[in-house]
Amino acid sequence: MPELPEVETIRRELEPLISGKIFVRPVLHMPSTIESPSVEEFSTTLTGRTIENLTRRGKYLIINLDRGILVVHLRMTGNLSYSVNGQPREERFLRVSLPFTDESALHYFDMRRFGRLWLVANREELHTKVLKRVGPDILEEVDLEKFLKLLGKRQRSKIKALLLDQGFAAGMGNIYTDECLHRCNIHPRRQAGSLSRTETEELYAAIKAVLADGIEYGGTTFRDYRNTSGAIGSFQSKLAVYGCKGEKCRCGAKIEKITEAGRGTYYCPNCQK
DNA sequence: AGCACCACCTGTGGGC
DNA sequence: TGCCCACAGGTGGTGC
Repeated sequence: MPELPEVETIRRELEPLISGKIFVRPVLHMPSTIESPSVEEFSTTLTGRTIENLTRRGKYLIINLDRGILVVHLRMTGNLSYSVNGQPREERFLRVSLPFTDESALHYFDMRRFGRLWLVANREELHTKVLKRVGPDILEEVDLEKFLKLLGKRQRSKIKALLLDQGFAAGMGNIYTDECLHRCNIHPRRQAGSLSRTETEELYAAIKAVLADGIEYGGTTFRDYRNTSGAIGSFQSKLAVYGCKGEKCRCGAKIEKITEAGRGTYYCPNCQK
């Protein structure tokens, strides 16, 4: 479900709502949502902690506490909902409830149960236990020079697979990758090493632009994505290729759907070379 | 290194 | 019209 723009939207909405709040003991409706530590240690350690601020790395939401760090990954269908009176908007798919001392609460819902929460002691553990294989944030930590350098190490990868690889750089998902490659007219099956300098610069610019647009529109709701208050994003109305099989591209050609990197991949066979 | 495939889950919509 | 199964904003593991 959520890619970088959706997680960033949630981060921006949530930060002013929950900064300064103090956790009371969590309610784990589905204990396996907690990846680590043990459910008992998670509950005990989180209780009494104060939220300082919220950051993000790729698709990971990082909730920094006065002692320790709470990390959330929503995977496909996870979503976070803040409730002033502490009541969840519904019981269905409710996996974890994180109540605060002021009676408000943060609720984690997840239909497909892929999402996970972690509680780590410090930055060191954040990187060794959670972000072990996660590359630099594509929006915040990769300038053009670094992008060129990273690409240089992965010349043989197909560009779609590479952009989806969170170890290469973190944040791009299936929707924004397709939109990005369409914007810069690059075929999803091109090998990274085949891109000219100009194409690489255009790709970099397209990544930045499509992610910025996604954030500006509050993310994309293709099926399930909801922001913190349960509202949908609006970037889906701006999608040029994703989910548009058979529809006309701006050039007039029909958008096609193929499988690449194991994912449904939409592109324009006329524009993208 | 890179890639294809499966597993993890539940719901649903496209196609027959 | 109804039913069914391929497929879904992700990732980790395996094996070639």
